[in-house]
Amino acid sequence: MSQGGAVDLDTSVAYPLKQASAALRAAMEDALRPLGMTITRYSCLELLAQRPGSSSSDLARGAFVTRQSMNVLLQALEHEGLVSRPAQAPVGKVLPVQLTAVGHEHLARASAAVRAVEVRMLADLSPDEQAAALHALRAMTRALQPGPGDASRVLEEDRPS
Amino acid sequence: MSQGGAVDLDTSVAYPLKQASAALRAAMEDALRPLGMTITRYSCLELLAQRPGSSSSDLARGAFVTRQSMNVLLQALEHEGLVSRPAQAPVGKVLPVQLTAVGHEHLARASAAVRAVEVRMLADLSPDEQAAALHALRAMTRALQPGPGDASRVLEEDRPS
DNA sequence: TGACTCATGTCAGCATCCTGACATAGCGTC
DNA sequence: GACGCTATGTCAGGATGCTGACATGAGTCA
Repeated sequence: MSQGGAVDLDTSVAYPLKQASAALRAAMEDALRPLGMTITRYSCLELLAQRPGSSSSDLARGAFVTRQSMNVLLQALEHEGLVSRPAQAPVGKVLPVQLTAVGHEHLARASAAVRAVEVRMLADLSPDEQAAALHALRAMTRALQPGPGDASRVLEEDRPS
Repeated sequence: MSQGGAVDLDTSVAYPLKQASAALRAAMEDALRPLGMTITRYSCLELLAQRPGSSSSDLARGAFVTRQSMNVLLQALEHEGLVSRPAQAPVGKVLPVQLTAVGHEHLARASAAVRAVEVRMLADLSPDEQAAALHALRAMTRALQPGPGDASRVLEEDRPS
């Protein structure tokens, strides 16, 4: 709030954050393209490997897309045999998604490519600097979560996961 | 179990980076919506205030969109009287874009809203931690650039010093 | 001078993702 | 058991951004 005209990009953190994110996105796209994979597809597979049996909505939240978009993606992945879903929901309407063997293979290749990108990204940072970056990113994400500032929607204080 | 070489989301920096970027994007959209403005529009105006007379392609690079998308946006902004472009290029094909008085007013309001978001984002970080985050983000962005010669820098921290 | 390369602005078509809306199933309360 | 609330899956429509391609003008070099 030094002046009313412009954000000082020298001291701003938001712009470098977007810069880094854009650079990471571009590098990941370049790394995944030869494998015939996109970032959203990879993210979905990676999340599925970490949490097998996730629902479409769970995967959507983890991949930062809407559940509609994730559902379209899952249909494609299912058609290609990378994931599998039961024809009927075992309980409620939730369709648990599973990674197939083929899906695991594709994920392994993609994951290696993505790891290489991350290694390159962190090449010039010491372990301490990486830890500091991790800490700062988590703090920023936490501070931006809607909740402890507006009473518009709450109901998340007493939610023991 | 079936996760031998998967990227660990807990120790990864890429995922928190995307998380923070997504949270920032959502917070900025929420802050700009009441002003009838989007992130891309704000970015364009902000860049224009920093570098008056930029070309459409320059603005596109700074806002992380293609020059086609930026041109569509500039046509809308010009139609609404926020920016102005000469009918003919003074030199070559480059049409230098200028911020109008109305554009400056809109930018001032949007900039204040965005600054509030950034303040909230950095609320839990000490100045040292903020500086460390800035350093890490710049190093990551630099390391991910395709060419190590950094030939094309777009509105970066290129202060003379 | 002439050819080559690069960047810019622009047009057309396509891909991706989102917003809005609806029906349904679990959960808790009364 | 009935009601309200939340979350999920799904369908339709629209907004936004991108890829591909073209012509033009500037700069470079033989």
